[in-house]
Order: sequence, then structure tokens, then C-alpha cells
Amino acid sequence: MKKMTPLRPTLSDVAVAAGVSRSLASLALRGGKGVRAETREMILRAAAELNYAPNLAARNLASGKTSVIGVVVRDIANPYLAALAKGVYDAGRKKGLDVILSVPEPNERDACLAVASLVAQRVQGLVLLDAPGNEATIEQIANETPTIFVGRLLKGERVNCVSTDDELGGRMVARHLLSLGHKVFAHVDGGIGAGAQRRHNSFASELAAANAELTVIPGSYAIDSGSDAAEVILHLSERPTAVFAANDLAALGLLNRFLACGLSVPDDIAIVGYDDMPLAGSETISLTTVRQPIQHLAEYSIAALADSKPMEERPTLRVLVTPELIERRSTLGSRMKL
Amino acid sequence: MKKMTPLRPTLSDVAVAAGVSRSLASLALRGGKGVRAETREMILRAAAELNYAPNLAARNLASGKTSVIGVVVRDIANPYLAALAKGVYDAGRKKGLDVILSVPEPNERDACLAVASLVAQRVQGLVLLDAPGNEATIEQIANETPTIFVGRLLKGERVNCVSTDDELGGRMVARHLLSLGHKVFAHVDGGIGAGAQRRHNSFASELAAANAELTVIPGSYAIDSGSDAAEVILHLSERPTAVFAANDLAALGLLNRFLACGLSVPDDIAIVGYDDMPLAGSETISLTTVRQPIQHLAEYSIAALADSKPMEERPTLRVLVTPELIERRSTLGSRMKL
DNA sequence: CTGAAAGCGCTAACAG
DNA sequence: CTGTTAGCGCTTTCAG
Repeated sequence: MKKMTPLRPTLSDVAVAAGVSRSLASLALRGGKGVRAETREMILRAAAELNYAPNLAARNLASGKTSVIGVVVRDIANPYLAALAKGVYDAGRKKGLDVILSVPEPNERDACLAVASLVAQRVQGLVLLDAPGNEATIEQIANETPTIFVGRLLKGERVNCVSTDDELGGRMVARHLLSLGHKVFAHVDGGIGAGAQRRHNSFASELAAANAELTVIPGSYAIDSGSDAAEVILHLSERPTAVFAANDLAALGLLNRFLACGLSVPDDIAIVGYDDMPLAGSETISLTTVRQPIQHLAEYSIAALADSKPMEERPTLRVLVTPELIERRSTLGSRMKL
Repeated sequence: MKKMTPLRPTLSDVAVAAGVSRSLASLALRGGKGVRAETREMILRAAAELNYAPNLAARNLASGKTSVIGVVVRDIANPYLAALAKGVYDAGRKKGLDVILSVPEPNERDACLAVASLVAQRVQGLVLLDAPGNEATIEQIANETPTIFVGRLLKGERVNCVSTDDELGGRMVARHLLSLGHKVFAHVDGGIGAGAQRRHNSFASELAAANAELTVIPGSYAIDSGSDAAEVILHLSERPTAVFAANDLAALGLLNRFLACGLSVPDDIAIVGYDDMPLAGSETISLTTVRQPIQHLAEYSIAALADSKPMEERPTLRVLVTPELIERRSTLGSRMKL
């Protein structure tokens, strides 16, 4: 009979079982240098047999360090953000870090609660995927925990951030559409979504330079935003022949609605999205869009946090990565019609 | 000038600032009973001013408890699983629990690493969303940490699990298709995916009972699996008029490929998926599918873990929830063609 | 390489 | 209500 409560084995148990001191066991388990290979072997075996799992809380407390980084995701239902989160997770693991995700409701309050919880867990660093949104809040968070904000270039010079060059992205879209001969445009704005402002502005100014017409419809980074905007667009006195949605989800909403109304895309109306979310390229959707380099965004994020220099010593990281225009059927030749 | 290293304030700091003992401060901060409202107020204020955040690691270590539950997600790129994960997160928060997600690569090894990491963090409970897949592994995990497996009814009677009634689901699909007059069928199998076997078997036996023909194509819960299967199906000597994919992602793969080949759905070939993932209902996809009640699955999971009884005291939970057939254009009248 | 000793920040169990 | 006393499981000196 074992003890009444088969408590988890502790480091002492392992040490005893292996016939060594706790300190040595600790060292060996962590793969430290200065342990005879033979001894280490013996210790590891003992640990394995006892099914020992180090207590991270204790380790954290004693060492004052954690190797876990927390990720807050604005909206996990957005396939682009889901992919980005996965990218960060993978990049972190590759560096030997534990990564945990938090997926609060997309409002400021819940995002802050999520952050607080992560901070209470004393994560080594925080990756914010477009949440929370308030810049002052972000600055305050970054002030207390190493943080990197992904998706927007923050004004504050004290906060690490990495983002796609949305200005370039917006311009690329405008040029693409202009080169296709379009003259009358609409843009479904992304509201407070990361980068929406810059996509909007650069798109608009590029069009203005070409003397093209542009109607802007307020919206957000959600599929319904697109469907709603489609309704508005269909009732415009002069119907645009091309519309740029601030992200793929909104673009999908547009596509759905236009097709449902019997329009042909791109013949009657062309659509461009932003993100190149998974599924955007699938046959049934085939959305022309601006691809954000998820891999790079993820790797820069982790790199910024993995840096072990004492916070104040390291320079603020402000990275801008280059997007890529992916041309698909929603703007090109072959018709698409329900 | 503050201290050189503005360390996080500790409980002592709060106690001193509020002019009370550490124990009282501790009690008050946790909202315990037996603290004069006035005193508590004062303590909370002090904490707020110092920007105090309790160290969960220390609390955990001292109390032997955590209020965080860990969720392992098989494949966060699957919108259905993403939604389910979000559901669990929300259900947990609603009960005052901290929820953290882990999104390993969908292979056994990485899933186990993710679990190990969560265990090392001494989470109070584990929610496994179809990962890891090996039943022996799951049993072992469940043996050490309160666990609930979602998506499959495990054989082992010792492991909590909650799942949709996939047998009923499979049958519903068969009946729906049969009632539409189809006679020749194909099924894209989900391989080791949660519930795939049962969906397959019940679908097959229901068809057998009706003397219908069925070709089974091996596959998985991925979009490519569907595209590949479509290729096979198109080369069948007798082409089926209806195909049931083990999940929505595979169904989307089928849809994409069929439409790309100029077939009309559902006129040339009808498609049914499973899950009712977000987007499945959008106009461009409009997939007939079996809806899994995410909300219920999530709530049962949390309920199973929130139970504070000493593990061995509580009965094994094995819940089966009822699915719902959602009929959309991929099997019904209005044509769909690229 | 080893073992002893000191704590990390917090909770828990009591005696004031 | 208050303060004291013990640890939780682990890392970290630091002298053997």
C-alpha cells in the first residue's frame, strides 16, 4: 500500500531514490553542467520511474524566472489570428519556451482581465495580438512586463511592436485595382482593428492621386461587417466596380452577399481582402488579398521576448514587415457566381 | 528615487501600506469572511495604489491549489475546434477559473509535451479537445490530473468524457440523403479524428439497411483530405450522387474541388459535412452539416472540472449530447456552381 | 562533485 | 480581528 494520498513526487523523492543530494538532482534535472554522465543518467532514471514532474510554481518562486510566455488573442474565431497565434506558439516552443494562449472576448475589459491573469502567473513575456486595443493601457502593461504588440505600429516609443507595413499593403491594393481599370471604388473600413486606419488612408490617398472615386463604409474586422456593407454598397447611386475590405473576414461577408444577390464577382464587382487567412485561397472563396507574413511576425515577437537582457537595457523593437499581394479570382478574369 | 529594481510589490508591502498584518491582508485580498468592511476597503485601496498583483505561483505553492484549467486543442486551424476552445474558455471564466490554451502540432508527441507543460504548471484540470489521441495515454493523464476528454466516448470507464452522439449524427445524415432520393454514396472517412469511426459506422449501416451503395475513401479532418478524396470520387466507375465527409473541413475540400471541376452542387453531387463550424453557413459555402452543440460540450467540460470533490470520490462523467442536422444548399435545391 | 542553509511570496493554523 | 509560526517545492549560494 502506498500513502493514502499518492502525492506527486518531489525533488527530494527523486534525490533519495537516486541516492544523491537534492541540489545535485536539481542540477541534473535541469540539464546543468558539472554532473557526471553516469550520475545524471541514474537521476533521470529515478525521476522517470517516479513519474516526477517538476513543480513550475516552486521553481518559478525560487528562481524568480518563468519560461512561459502568454499570448492574448483578440478574436480566435478569425482564422488569420488563429494562425498567427499558432505561429507564435510554435516559434516559442522552438525556443524552448512554454506558450499559453488566452482568448478573451474582444472588448477592453476582458482583454485586461486576461492580461492580469497572465501577469499574476508571472509569465516571462506577453504577446498581444491586437488586444487590448487602448494604447495607454498597452503602455502600462508593457511597463510592468516585457511585452510585444503585434499588428499595429504604436506611437509610444517605449512599446515593442511588430506589424505588417499596412501602408504599403493599402497602396498595393489600390494599384492592383487601378491597373485592372477600375474607376469607382468602395472601402469597408476596419474601425479600431489593428492597422485598419493605415490600410484605409494609404488606399484612399493612392486612389485620390489617380482621381478615382471612393466611398467609405464604416465597419469592423468581422464577417457581418462585410455583409452589412454589401447592402449599403448595393444601394449606392453609382455602384462601385471594386471594393477593398479591411480584412478577409469582412471581404468574405461582401462576397457572400454579392453572390447571394446574383451579382458576379469580379465581373460585376471585384473584391479585395487583407490578411490572406487560411481558407481565403480555397476555390470557393478565392479572394485576392494582401498576405501578412505570419511566420515573420511570430518569430520577431518571440525573439523580442526571448532576449534575456534586463528589460531596460534593450532597445525598443519596432519592426515593419513587408506584405505581399496575392491575386485570385475575386479580382481576376474567371467568373464566380452562385 | 525608488529602489534600483522596482520589484513587484508583495503582500507584505500591501500589509505595511495598509497598516495591518499580512494574514489579514491575505484574507481580505482573497475576499474571505471576517474582515471589517472598512478595513477591507483600506487594504484593497493600498493594493490598488501599489498596483499589487498576487503571485499565483506562491499562492499555488502555499495552498496546493490552482484555479487555472488547461485546454489542449488538437488543431486550432479548424474553425470548429477554435470555436469549441473559445467556448471552454468562456465557460471557465464564467465560473471564475483562469483558462489557458495550448495548441501543439497535431501529433501524439507534441500533444503529450503540451500536457506535460500544463501538468508542470499544476493546473487544476485538463480539457482535452481531441488531443492526444491515444487512449492509453489519455487514461494515464487522467489518472494524475482531473481530466475531461471532449469529442469521443472513451472505452475506459475511468476517464471523464463528453461527446456529441456521433452515431445519431451519422444516421441523421444517411436519412436526410436517402430521403432526398440518393442511391449511390461516398463517405470520406475521418481516420483517427474524434468520432470519425462512429460517424462512419452508423452512416454505413443506415445505408446498408436501405440497400444503398457506399464507397469509402480514407481521409482525415483536414481540408486537403477533402480535395484529395474528390479526385478519387471523380474517377469512380459509378459516380456517387451524394458524399458525406467526416467533418466540415473535409467537406469544404470536396466542395472546392467539385466546383472547380465544373460540377454543380448539389445537382451533380450533394455534400454533407459535420460540425457546423463557423463559416459553414456562409453563403459561399452553405454546407449541410451536423451541428455539434459547442455550448453544451464546453459547459459540461468545465462543470466536470469545477467539481471540487476529491477526484476519486466523484463518479466518472460520460456525457453524450444530441446533434442537430442543419440543411443548407449543398444538399438542397438551389444550384451552386462556379 | 556534494550537502547544508537560506529563502522566493504566499497560505494556514493557532494562540493572542 | 491580529500577529506569529510553519512550511509549500524548488533554486542558490557557499563551504566541504
